Amino acid sequence: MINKTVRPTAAELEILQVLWRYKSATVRFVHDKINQKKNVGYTTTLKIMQNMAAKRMVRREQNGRSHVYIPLLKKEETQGMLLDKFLDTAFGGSASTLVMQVLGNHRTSGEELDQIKKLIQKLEEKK
Amino acid sequence: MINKTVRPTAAELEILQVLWRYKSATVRFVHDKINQKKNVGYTTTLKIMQNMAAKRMVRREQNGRSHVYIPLLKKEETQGMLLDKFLDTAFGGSASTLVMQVLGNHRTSGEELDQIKKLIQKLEEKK
DNA sequence: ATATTTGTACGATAAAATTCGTAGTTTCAT
DNA sequence: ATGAAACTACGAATTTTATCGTACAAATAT
Repeated sequence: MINKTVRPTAAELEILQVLWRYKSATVRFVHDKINQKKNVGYTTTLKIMQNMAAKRMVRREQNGRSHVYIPLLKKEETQGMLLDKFLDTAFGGSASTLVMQVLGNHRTSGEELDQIKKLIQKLEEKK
Repeated sequence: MINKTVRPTAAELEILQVLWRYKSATVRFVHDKINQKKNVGYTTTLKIMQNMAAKRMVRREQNGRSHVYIPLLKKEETQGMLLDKFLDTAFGGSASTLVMQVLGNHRTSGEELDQIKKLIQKLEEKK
């Protein structure tokens, strides 16, 4: 139950997304992934990952001459925390407004809609 | 089609929430509302609102010796924009994951669930 | 008329995030 | 064994946000 108030920034989240997907990765690997989308210097990525290690968001392990980084923050926990904050600041806390917006604005596949419907059913059964 | 990339910060959003709710307001009014939740100096609120005027997020009108501020950003547009960004950085773009999280974590009333179900039906009819 | 209250303007400061240059180290190919 | 390539470390500059003190102007109360 440590680190309840760790708030990764946008740049840190970009890195975490890569680490979450691949379980662990070197700076080089993360940097290459990120540079497929935007242009940034290698040392920038390096520095941010070093900062993240200092903040205990990730763990660092020596691997030959380079380092392998492993995420310490759990994906779902982190997303949930950020969502809480975002819901509050951007939507004044109204969860349903947020849901309506996101369903309205983004193409959601039939399967995804089915999943959501099932979840709603479960929620309704609880009442 | 101006201002596609205006990104209100957390503090700015707090102010916008008040302006959106009350259509327009003075610094004093906004500041009092905000101070019901957290403690911050009057000049801080003032300064941020002045900055927002400079960035064209709000318009300012003289009213006697004080100023009335009117939001220029539309609530839904702004929320949609922030949501897009947030979805991307925090959820790697997966809208359904976000929806599942928010429905799972937050108490959502029966009425709200009904609303959401209706929206899903409409979306499904379109396919 | 004078003091108090209620405003705005403006600049300074602090903290955090981002970015990258430079230096130095290790590895590897020739 | 020497030079190039691939790393990390570190410090510095920049930018953005947030916060507030001080100064000053206008209105109001005594």
